[in-house]
Amino acid sequence: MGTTQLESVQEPKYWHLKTVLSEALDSDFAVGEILPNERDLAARFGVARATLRQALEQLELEGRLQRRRGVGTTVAPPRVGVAVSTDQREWADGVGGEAWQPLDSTMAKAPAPVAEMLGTDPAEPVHVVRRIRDTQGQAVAAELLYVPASSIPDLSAIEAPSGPVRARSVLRELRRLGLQGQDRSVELGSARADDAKELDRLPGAPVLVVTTRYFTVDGTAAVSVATYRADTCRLTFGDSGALEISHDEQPERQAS
Amino acid sequence: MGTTQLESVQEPKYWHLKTVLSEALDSDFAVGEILPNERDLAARFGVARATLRQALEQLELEGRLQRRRGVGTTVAPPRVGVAVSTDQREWADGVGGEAWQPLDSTMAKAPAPVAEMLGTDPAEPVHVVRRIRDTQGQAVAAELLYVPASSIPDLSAIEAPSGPVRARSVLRELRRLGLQGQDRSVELGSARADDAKELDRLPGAPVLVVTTRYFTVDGTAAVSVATYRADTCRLTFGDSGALEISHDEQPERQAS
DNA sequence: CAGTGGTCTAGACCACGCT
DNA sequence: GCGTGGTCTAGACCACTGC
Repeated sequence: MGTTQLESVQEPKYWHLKTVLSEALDSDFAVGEILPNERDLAARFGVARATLRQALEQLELEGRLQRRRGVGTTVAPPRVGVAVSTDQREWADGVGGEAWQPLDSTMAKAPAPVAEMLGTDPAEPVHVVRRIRDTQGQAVAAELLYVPASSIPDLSAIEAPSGPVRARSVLRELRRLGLQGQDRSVELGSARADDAKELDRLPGAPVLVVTTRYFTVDGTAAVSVATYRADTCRLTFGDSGALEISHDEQPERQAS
Repeated sequence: MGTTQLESVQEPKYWHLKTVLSEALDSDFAVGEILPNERDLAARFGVARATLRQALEQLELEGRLQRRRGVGTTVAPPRVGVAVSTDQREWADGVGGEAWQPLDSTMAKAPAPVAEMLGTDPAEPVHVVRRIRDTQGQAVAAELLYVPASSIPDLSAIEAPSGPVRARSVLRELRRLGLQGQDRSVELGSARADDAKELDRLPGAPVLVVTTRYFTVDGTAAVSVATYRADTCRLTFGDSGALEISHDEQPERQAS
């Protein structure tokens, strides 16, 4: 024994720091409690502030900490589970405190990848509905919903030139289409400036981008791009419950 | 006129840099092409290397770049869509190149949160199956599957003391239970050292953590914690109806 | 071995929230 | 105005890859 090869791989300081801090958070701090400031913490651990910050950044990414310029660093509550609905009845008016809140609706050109999903000409304007999702008084997601004009044939149904009223009328027309299904993907992104503002984060903050395609029998009726705060959200999918018809034969295939 | 308030909000250098680089990637570089090294790039843009790195980190987070120590920085291909299966037949042997590959199975204590989901005593060992998921020759996910001993009553079915053979036998027994449904959540995390190694990333790399709970009529039969490379993966959920039409996908452009 | 990205330092100044 | 986190600099050394 003696000089067994312990610590053959020396882990980086910030990684070790993160571990130490993480354990301290578990044992010595309560949710919402504020930590000492970065300069003090760095001095206490005998590292440069940049190194300390690297550890804090990781902990914030994992949802353990919350940092705010001009205020300080606090211990974050556990991530909230946010349901990403599987059924298509999600366009109801968000009167309850837990739902989407329509902000505005305009006509604008969709970004190229969205236009492609919609199957529309990228140069042709579509309805763009902006919504915010609140959970427990906190904004957790910002969404842009793209709806081709062709999905809403009845122009007279659009009630206002702008604002929440117009947004609500677009959503109402959408609800009448009779959706056949949806298609969803989740990926990591960084918040655009406008989304960051709505989410009370700095531009570039990590977000989970949920892209949903809504189908009718005629094709794609709308595309939604929702950005969720990655630091505070855990997206939940309710696939459980009644699992189709399990007594009959299941389709033998595996989508790629 | 004259001094109109242009640039009232000066964006950070790294943010502007990121935008410039992003546009350059679109127009002047092909997928797989290697960029100049960080010191040269920093000099070219007249910034410190740390600042340049901040921009590169963001672009890597968004899946635009791929950096490898000792090698260089390359232009990343568009993110691969990885299907997170909705049906429960996902424990089939991964003979195809696109599936899970069982590595090993041991008995160990489950982490506290997992034990809670399983409804077992945290001190009681459970089966822990380790699997890797490959897509197009690249490891995209590493998984730990926790199975309470009570879910596998027939001990004689476990064929080997360790290794892939044992893992496969645990999975086989699991398949015979008749699942009733599942429950899934997705959140952002950072790769543990062991996962990072499997995924060919550095520890702390951003990952999408997919936690799945598998139900039988008796309760929770197993819990899976899968970590997907956030830089290269786009998780897809097939909630849609029938149409799985594969009009070949084009690169997704992300927020900037 | 040379060249790459990864880590670390010790400063400085800035933008923001409070009081 | 003061204290906070956010940005930025100009260095240094380390760990890894490939020749």
